[in-house]
Amino acid sequence: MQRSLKGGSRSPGQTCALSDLSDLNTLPEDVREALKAICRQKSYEAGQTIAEADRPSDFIGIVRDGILRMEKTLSDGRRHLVGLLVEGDIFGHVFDGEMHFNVEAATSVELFTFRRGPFEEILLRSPDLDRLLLLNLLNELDRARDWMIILANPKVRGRLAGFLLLLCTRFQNVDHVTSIAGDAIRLRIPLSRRDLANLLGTRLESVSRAFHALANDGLIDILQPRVVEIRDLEALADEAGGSELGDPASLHQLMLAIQKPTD
Amino acid sequence: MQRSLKGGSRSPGQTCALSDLSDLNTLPEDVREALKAICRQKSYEAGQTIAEADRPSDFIGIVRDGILRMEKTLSDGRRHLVGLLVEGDIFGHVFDGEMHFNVEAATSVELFTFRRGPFEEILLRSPDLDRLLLLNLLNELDRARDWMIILANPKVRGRLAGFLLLLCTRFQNVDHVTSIAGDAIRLRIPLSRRDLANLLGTRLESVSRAFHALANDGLIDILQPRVVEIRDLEALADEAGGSELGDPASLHQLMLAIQKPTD
DNA sequence: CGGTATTTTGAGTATCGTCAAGGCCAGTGG
DNA sequence: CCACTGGCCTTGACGATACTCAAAATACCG
Repeated sequence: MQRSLKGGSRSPGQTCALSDLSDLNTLPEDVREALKAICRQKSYEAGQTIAEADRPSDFIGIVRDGILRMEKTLSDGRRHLVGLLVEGDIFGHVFDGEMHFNVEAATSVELFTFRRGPFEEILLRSPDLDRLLLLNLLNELDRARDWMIILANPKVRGRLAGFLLLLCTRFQNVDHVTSIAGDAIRLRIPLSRRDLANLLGTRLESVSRAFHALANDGLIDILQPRVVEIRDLEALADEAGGSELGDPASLHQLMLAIQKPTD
Repeated sequence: MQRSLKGGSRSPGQTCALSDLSDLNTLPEDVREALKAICRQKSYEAGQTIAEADRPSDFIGIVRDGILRMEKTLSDGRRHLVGLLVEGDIFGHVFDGEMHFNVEAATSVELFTFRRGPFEEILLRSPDLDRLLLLNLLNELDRARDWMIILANPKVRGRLAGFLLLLCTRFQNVDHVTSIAGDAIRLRIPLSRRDLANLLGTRLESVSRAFHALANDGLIDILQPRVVEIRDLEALADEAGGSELGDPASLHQLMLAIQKPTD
């Protein structure tokens, strides 16, 4: 039994450091102030449930730090990952929308939360905030499609390669997922093998084998089960069936970044 | 070489029957009129390209009839389906967004189109239209996640079953995809085996085999390659790994609808 | 140090990808 | 009218991959 969902520890009296999130700084001063006034900061630990599907969760959340899993619970009890949320991502349906998935902490997490009523009130008066939400949605949609492409790879190795690539590109500068280690990229994988198997549409044993297959071929090094280093980014992109995750450009940029690590 | 993208045949002088789309009828009178004033209706035939990725397509489209494919072109030339568009769906990025996929006609298609500039002008003055777009996005996001779950099924049979189920639930009342045939649901599949293979992350031979495997076990009947009848909806849902596509409720409703077909 | 969860490895079988051939259908041109 | 063509779908055979069940090894936590 998981630790249940009785909310994280709050720091209610404290004003939220909303300015930590660069996206929000594009908003006009008054909107930022209004948001700050109704903001609560919460912390959750890995494994905690933050919001449940189809339940009127009644708050909007913005991730300040850490990684969240979105997962659907299927009628037969199994669960499927449908995406990850990272710093700056917004979740919780605005307006009448329901969420059809649970949100759980994959790592320890810090959130900014807003009660829905007041939030929507601000939203109605601020086209900029509205725009921000729209862009957030578009971004999520793009990411969901990236997942689709990764999942559409016929081989497990390819899907895993795609996943690692996604971690490299979409999650650079995020949390402590990516870091440079000499001439390689070091990745902290925020998911267990079981979760990865669910995400990638396979079994945990196959995930494990795929990891070691990639390692044997010199594409990656496995330092710990959840810590790997990318040794051959190009070969990895090749394995994933092209580099079409986000931009091919961002991959190239990434490779350049490695070549001169400390500047 | 496909037929290229020089637009479909237009009916410019004609006013568009926007009221055919029920979603739009929720909009206030004046907004509907404004939209009608800048609307163009276009027709495309199966196979035509309607909009290209990363090209400022400069128009917003609403599907009036038919089915569109959204597909990403990968750097190595292969193409991957990332979703379908049906009656009422809106596409083309508003504001600064780029589309990262092509849009092509899967069947013959009728569209309403709006040039981006005037459309955004109306959008800025109408929160209702804005809301409509938002809901459309949320809906697409949900659908993308449904695809993810289907794709996450380890076996091809299961993925195909999930796809057929999706057709039954999400696409009822759409075009001529679904119809009732006695005690079964008849499906017109709007995709070739090749497209289906891309979508489901496998090869066309495997898709073919999966179809006939389901037929051998009595779950479906194959009338023509692209026309099948669902014989055992429950077993199909089981094969797909639960019925968690959209609502379990909608499946149940579907089964009831079959049991008394003509009322 | 022991206990639990996670990860890895192994062996056997089912499934799938791959290559190759053949069938079906619609359209074309003799 | 018929042979020819090309696109699409099906079928077969075989090797590669992945799923399954089982057990061992490792990491994690108190």
